[in-house]
Amino acid sequence: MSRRRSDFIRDIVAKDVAAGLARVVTRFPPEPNGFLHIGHAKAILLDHDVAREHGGHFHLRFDDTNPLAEDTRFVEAIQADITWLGCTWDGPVRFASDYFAQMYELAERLVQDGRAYVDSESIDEIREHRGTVSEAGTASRYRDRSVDENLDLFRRMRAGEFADGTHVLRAKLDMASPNMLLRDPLLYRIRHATHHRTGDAWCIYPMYDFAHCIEDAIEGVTHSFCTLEFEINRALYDWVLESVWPEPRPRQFEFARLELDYVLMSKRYMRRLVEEGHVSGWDDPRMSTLRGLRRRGVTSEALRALNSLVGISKANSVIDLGKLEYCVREDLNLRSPRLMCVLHPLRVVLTNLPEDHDERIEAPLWPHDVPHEGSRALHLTREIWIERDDFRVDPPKGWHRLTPGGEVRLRHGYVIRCDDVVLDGAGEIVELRCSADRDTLGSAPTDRRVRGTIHWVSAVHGRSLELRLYDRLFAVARPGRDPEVDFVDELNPESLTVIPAAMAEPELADARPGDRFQLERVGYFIADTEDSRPGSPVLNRTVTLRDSWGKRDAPKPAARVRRPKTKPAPAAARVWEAGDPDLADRFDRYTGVLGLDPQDAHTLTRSAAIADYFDAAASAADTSAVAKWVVNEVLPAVDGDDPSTLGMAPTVLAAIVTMVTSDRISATAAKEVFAAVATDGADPEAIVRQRHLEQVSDTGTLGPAVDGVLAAHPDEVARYRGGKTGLLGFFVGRVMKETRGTAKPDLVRRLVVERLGRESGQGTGEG
RNA sequence: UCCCCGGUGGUGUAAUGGCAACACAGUGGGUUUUGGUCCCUCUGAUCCAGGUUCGAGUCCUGGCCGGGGAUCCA
Repeated sequence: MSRRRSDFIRDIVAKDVAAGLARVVTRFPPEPNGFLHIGHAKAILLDHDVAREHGGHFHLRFDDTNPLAEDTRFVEAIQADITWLGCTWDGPVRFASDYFAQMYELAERLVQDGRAYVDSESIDEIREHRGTVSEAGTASRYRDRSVDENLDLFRRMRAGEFADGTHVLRAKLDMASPNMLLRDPLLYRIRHATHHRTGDAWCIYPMYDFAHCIEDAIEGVTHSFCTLEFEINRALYDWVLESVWPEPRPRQFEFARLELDYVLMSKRYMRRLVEEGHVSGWDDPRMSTLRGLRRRGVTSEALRALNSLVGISKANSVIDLGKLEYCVREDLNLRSPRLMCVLHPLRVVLTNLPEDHDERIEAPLWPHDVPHEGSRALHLTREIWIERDDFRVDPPKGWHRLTPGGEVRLRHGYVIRCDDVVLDGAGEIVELRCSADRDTLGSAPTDRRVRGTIHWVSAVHGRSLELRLYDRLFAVARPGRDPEVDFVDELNPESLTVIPAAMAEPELADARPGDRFQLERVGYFIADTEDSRPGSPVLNRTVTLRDSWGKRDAPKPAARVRRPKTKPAPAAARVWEAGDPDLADRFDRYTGVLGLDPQDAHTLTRSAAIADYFDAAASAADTSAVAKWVVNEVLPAVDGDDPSTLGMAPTVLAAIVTMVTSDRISATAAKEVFAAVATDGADPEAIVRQRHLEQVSDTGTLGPAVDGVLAAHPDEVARYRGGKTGLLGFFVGRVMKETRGTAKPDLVRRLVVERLGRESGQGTGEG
């Protein structure tokens, strides 16, 4: 298995485990309404592997809360695909529908707590009242129903007294929330539909945001991973659980979904491809479904390798298809025996061999660098097939293959020379008449260099079979992006080329469905599992070989375009304004009387609480220093623009700032003091004394410290002397660490430079 | 227009205030009876502007760009 580097998800889990989390539990929660695709593989592998890495549990749970969309046939298919990926789930296959009763109980509790109500507005009214992204919504006229009325209505909803669409259960949150999901989201809707598992037991079904977090909680899931588009759902996830579930509760984390160029991943698009017959089905080898990929010959190991290659992050990104191909080739190289097959046969007559020549050549199935044993017999006859593309009358520069009068090596056979080219009446080449050099079997001619080696098949023993050459399904890198263009028009017309009668070694005709091969110089193939018949397999091309000859004319993607630096923002023209007149006055005073940087003044007048805090601290210390401290240190540590949440009086901050401005402690040490005061509420003066944070600025003390660091890092010193002056920061950093921030940094820097005898470009104050 | 999340070579991911790293792609070379594999070389990046700091990709402020957000879907 590929070694796995860490990522932000794994860092979080590791931290939780280190903090005492007993067992990691993850889950993969597909809705059974379609087939899994390569994007799902990323999620499955993440969920599964993270659990395994910590000896935890991984659950497979079908999120079947919408009876209209779901179907049992997908339940089977999804399990098979996950198993194929090499993942196993702990415990039974689970279903959200198994928890319907429990969810209903919790919903009633929400009603009883006054946190949910039955809304009887129409769909259109509800939509209307939700507002827009920039305007608040308005309350439903049913929002203030009594608990009793809500409970009664909700129970009758469940009992089946109402028709679809007449009532819904909604959370009572905030119709003005900027997060539209929080504008009284729907929790339950009425659906008189038969569910694939619960049948007609229910006629109300929970919505995703209510159901999903409860499913996780019921199962004891600790980390609930999902893709970025659910980021805004997290607020609701947390709200529901905080309302109905005791701690510990599962937490949701989001990561960027897998996207590949030239690939379309959404169910909607894929469904159309299938339904309109652009592909042969959900398992068409060009589809990005797991079944399609598998039929194409892609291994689950390659998919694993790809996922470990691209990692997990929150930046939405598009992986180039080349990375998938790389992973596929890397894996297939080690598991594919080599055979020969001619796609476009051209007859070659070896004129110096007798009519009945049939020479048996034992040829290895594996190249020298793949650690497998095995061979098969090749039959060299007077007439053979070679690839039409391997002969050129007018070869381009650098051509290694056959030409009139030229020589080439037959793979595992002789060097042959082309003596004659036979044309038909239309001027088409129909045959090559060549002579074999009988001294070149297993050895290279000494008097000349033969560069090329080509594949071939005996015209007597060769067997004809069908090859399907697959290429990317789409012709454009980002299909489906342009709303003006139908993605069907972006399909690659050459995504499938059928070779009905390629000429292959006899061994290939015996291939069984699922067998893999490398057809030398052509690509990796797999015998199709659907259309192969005994004795006449159909071979799917999984991927071509890397081809440094064929791509020589291909457009080079790396043409460097220096991105023009974006124009500097017109900083001076900026107008800082505060809506509140009092804050506007303060802004004027800060920039005017106090002479503060307008940027800082703007930050300080973000709220009255901040400004008050600043005013109080500034009256007891250097004004502009306090301003910087409030902006850069206090605010980031504070909740909701209110410094009182910090628990540090303004006068205390002023005391710390004064220690710095009076050179008593360094800025580095001051940050430590600040942090200590913020967490413990301790007295700054006491901390400085206890921890001996007074600034050290005499050479007598610092000199030995610097020497010690240099002595401890001889390699770095050597590299520094060798010109790696960027290491200056490294040395200074070490000294600062060792003196726990008490050293006077500019003095340390000067001492290091003195000792090492070279001035650093970065260290002299311009860096 | 409002809210949330992102922004490091062509691509993807690292660097947890102190040496901008790894892989893919690209380049040049070596080995080679697959123009495969393998080995070596080189090219190439912190969105912009200010600020904090001895030191910023990393922290702060603002901007720019990208993604997501109004289904009785998940």
